[in-house]
Amino acid sequence: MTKRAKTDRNGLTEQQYLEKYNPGIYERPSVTVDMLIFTVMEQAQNNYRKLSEKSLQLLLIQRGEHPYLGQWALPGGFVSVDESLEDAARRELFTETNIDNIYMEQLYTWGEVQRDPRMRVISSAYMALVDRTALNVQAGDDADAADWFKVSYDVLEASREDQANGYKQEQRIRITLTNESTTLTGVVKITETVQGHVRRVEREIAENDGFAFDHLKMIQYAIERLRGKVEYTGIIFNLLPPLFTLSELQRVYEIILGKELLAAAFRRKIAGSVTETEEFTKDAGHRPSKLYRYNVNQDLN
Amino acid sequence: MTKRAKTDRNGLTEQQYLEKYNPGIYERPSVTVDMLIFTVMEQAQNNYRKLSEKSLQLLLIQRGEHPYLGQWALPGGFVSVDESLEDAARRELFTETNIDNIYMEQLYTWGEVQRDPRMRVISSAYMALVDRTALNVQAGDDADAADWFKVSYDVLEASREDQANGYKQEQRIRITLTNESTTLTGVVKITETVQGHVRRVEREIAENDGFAFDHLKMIQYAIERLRGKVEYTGIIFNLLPPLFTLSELQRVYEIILGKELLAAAFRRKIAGSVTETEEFTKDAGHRPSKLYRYNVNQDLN
DNA sequence: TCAATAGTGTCTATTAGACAGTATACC
DNA sequence: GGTATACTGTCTAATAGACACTATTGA
Repeated sequence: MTKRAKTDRNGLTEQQYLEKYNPGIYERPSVTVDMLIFTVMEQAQNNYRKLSEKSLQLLLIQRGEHPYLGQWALPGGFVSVDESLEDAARRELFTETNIDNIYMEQLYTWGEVQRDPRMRVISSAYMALVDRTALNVQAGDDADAADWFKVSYDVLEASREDQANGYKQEQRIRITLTNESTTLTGVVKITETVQGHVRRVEREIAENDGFAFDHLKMIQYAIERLRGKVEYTGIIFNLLPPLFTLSELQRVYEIILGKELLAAAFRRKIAGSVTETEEFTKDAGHRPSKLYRYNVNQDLN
Repeated sequence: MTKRAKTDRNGLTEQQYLEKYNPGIYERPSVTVDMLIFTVMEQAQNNYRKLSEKSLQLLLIQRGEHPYLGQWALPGGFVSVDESLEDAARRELFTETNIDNIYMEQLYTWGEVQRDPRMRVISSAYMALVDRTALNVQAGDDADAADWFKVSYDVLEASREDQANGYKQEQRIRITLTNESTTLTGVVKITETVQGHVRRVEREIAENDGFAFDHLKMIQYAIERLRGKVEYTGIIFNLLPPLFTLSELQRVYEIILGKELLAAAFRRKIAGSVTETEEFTKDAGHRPSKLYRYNVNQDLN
């Protein structure tokens, strides 16, 4: 008698059980995926000598329907019963960017009851990182008004309150997204409560001007994660073209981490994860820079 | 006219739209939570001088019904439409441990189509860490046969295959869970594919003796995450009683990381995150050890 | 007294931070 | 030639690894 031929208390084998199985009529939540698609873009400079400035950009879609009509939301959609979460995320990603084979990872699943005023929706957020030079098709040419927004992330204040056997710490983070015509802004309040040795973190939207649903929270969370992972993985190379200069790489680190780095230390640190090529930049208005590629065979540290 | 009084293409305000909204009859997946509840237990030694050995333990439940009748699964259950994901996880956690206020974090959401032979089920896994001394009620006294299993985690082999423009790396990890009467074992194959700069990681169950569903994958993932987070957060203190010795703390690090640490360096490293007390261990059969508590006001690094 | 663990001191190797200094194309 | 960036050398401070050494209890 094999394992699968075991019978349950009703004398049914697994096969018999499954044939009779009725999934029931319990009310079920809808499940969606929301995509945080980041890229790095550069703005041309007026001074021919200066390097073009870079900025982190996020793709948003303006809602043409209720709820949150007119506000901006992350691209996303429902997960059908016969597709995996990841397939749904890839489908959405392809719909928006027209490219396949993009770096993507699951971020977090949001499951509050009142996230969506229409009905119960649980949403898995996925973060994708795209090399701008690979984006052949501009967002915004499908029915939705999709556009890239420049991301800015500022820690406003952090307060701390000691309590019996622990403390409570609040942090406010202002997130501002801008494109040519629109500025969206909001504040996420992050509360960290420590009681004994139990630590709990809560995120709350404290201010919101233009973001649909709880998407501002997702954006804040994604940037936080991106900042963290950039330090101990090679995730950042997904935002860069195959060949890049070390200065370029450093800039991208800087805009993600929100702080300046020293070139000498930076170069030492990433030396192991890049390989130099024989190529150089040209027409730079200053000393040319050697081009490197991601040394895929070696991780950071 | 306020933002919310905007009307859509049918001339409806948001309120009117929501009143008429019909969620439709699309087939929806079921959503569950699965709990990875870890603790650290000690086995008494026969030599009065020796310290008791510690081990990492995971709570499992033996299935009394199809599918996977007789096999062991993570505790978990369905998320109802009127409770948040986190509430569902806390409910399950309380059901199993009878304690509230336990450290818990969302790990990952598994969304393959065929995860459950009965129907489409999407499951969010949550990891909880419990201090064994706080566990007043033994698992196993409810209807289910729940029990703690000692966890062992071994990297079997890692192979690498270079490919055009990237590589493919395979790693096999054997996970063995044992309690007094049962040994469960299995192998998870982790495939990391790098193509250009797109990195993709897949987990697959290569061998499975006794684990229900895809829970072996979840267990492997949880341990991997636990190992990672132990290095840069204070998460480990959730596994320890309020007062502990530095040797104890070091042992817990060692069993989680699966390697030995040097005492001197270890003490220097964690010095900032613990505070010494005036208390000592007693009747140890050797030099007593000072007791410390988690210095909640200061993080690692 | 001695087994077993607790805890410290110090040398060395490695790495991060700071900053000055040199190198180089292109207008 | 001068500007803006590319890239390197080196001093210093901080940290991790290694390991020997001292300290302390209870049977």
